[in-house]
Amino acid sequence: MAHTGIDGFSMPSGDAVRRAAEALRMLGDPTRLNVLWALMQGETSVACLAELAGTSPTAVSQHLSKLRLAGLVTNRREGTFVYYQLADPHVGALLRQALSHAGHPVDDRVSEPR
Amino acid sequence: MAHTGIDGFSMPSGDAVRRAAEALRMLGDPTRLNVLWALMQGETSVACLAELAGTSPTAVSQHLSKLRLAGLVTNRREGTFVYYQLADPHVGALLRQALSHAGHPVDDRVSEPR
DNA sequence: ACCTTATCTGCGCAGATGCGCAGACACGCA
DNA sequence: TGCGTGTCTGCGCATCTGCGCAGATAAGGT
Repeated sequence: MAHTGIDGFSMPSGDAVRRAAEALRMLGDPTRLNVLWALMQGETSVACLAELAGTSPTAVSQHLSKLRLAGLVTNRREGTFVYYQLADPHVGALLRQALSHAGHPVDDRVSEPR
Repeated sequence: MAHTGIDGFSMPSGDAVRRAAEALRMLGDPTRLNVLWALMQGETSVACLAELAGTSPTAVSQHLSKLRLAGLVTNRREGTFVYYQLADPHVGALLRQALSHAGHPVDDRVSEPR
């Protein structure tokens, strides 16, 4: 039963899984998803992100804190403003894929192109 | 609300975001990540997935229930066994990207934690 | 019919999560 | 120095989440 790789298939290391899960869980929240998507246009301040995401600056700040801790975003201070940006273009790619997938809801019904 | 950019930038619809977040949250759990990864080798039964993921069949069944509800997997009954498979190859692509990203440690050893 | 195997489902609990609130902190300006 | 603005953080609460447990359900073999 326990097949480990006779066919070349193998489970990833527990640590890689844990890190990937953490990153994905960070993306698994509507507010954070909005924030990250907004960050794809470039560096943005907290208040601006809050407006774009349609929520409070406090909530955004807390989310950004988690995202920074998870290594998904970096920040840069300029005066009283703090500008955030995506730490890794891969994150942007994941966002695009996920939202594209959401845009193509899986048809449970067969629809033939005609 | 949403700013529709002059530069072509625009926030995605709240519904698309919610669906994408739901899908990503489904991927944001180590057990489910293991299960889904195991499913990339093809159709697999619940007990087998449990062994591959290193957890109990009950836990796996509950996770598969959620995944099926989220439309990420489909199931097929054969005798007393129930075989699951990925409902969408896009899911596999996301998994690969996420785990590859986890493989690359973003050597971003943080600004200052205070 | 009975038993075995494989899977599903309701229940309860410990832990995590999101967010509003209020206050603290950082920075620029007069 | 004091004030205003922008951001961060501790606290509390309502809610969600994953999992173990026990019982239910489905299908096949004797």
